Amino acid sequence: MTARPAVDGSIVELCAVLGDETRWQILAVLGSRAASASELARELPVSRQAIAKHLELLAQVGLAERERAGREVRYRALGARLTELADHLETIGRGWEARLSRLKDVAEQLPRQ
Amino acid sequence: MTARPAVDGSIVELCAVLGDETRWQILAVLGSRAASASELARELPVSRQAIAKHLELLAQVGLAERERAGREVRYRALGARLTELADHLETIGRGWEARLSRLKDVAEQLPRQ
DNA sequence: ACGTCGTGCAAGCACAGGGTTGCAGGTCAA
DNA sequence: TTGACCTGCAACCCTGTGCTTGCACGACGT
Repeated sequence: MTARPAVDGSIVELCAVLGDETRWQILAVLGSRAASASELARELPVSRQAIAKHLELLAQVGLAERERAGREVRYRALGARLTELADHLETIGRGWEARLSRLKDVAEQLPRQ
Repeated sequence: MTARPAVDGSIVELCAVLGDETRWQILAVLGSRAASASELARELPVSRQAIAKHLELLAQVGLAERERAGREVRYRALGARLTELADHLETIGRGWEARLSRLKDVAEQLPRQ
């Protein structure tokens, strides 16, 4: 709270989580079907433990959902947080562009003199 | 190219760049006005060189625009890449949700028996 | 009861990257 | 010309983290 939150911290956190290739590979699978860590470890070139950590992270930020199924733990991708993030980014991006076009308008008036 | 691009690599790259608090602080400023590295260094709690690296990164991925003004170099935030990214994320997120609701539909039919 | 399979915890390694300091070169105004 | 200011390059530190291996525990099927 000492630094004014220029941007909602969760946006930064979400982007950071999404800034990893391996996690996208995992999400790509979880987007089409639920899978466990062991399962994913068989089709991806990383160890099960590495994947388990990624899954925990994804679940923490709400990009994936954990679900016990007997002795195994399956995960599935959740789109809500992603579309939510998309909304925020779109708003911010449009804000920047709006300022830009306003600047252009001003610039076109100055050379009048 | 050895790994099939489950997701456009530039998305991962963009998210990674957006996954840093300091860069968002910089973008927050550049979104409202153009500024140089030295200028930003005065209002942010990091050195000019650190900021310069961030600015170079931001320009590389198209989130900021470099512009010489005499002896100084100003940067301004660009919204295009951000809204572009937002579109992709939204599409992906909706895809996941669509699969989810399809699963639910199926699940509601099974208990019929 | 047994072997198999999936999970969880822990220690540890190695690299990327965010940050710093220091110095040299250029540009502007007085 | 001189001094102030901005930029660029380079070396360096250090924390975070992505990944690994190893082991113990628990659940399942035969």
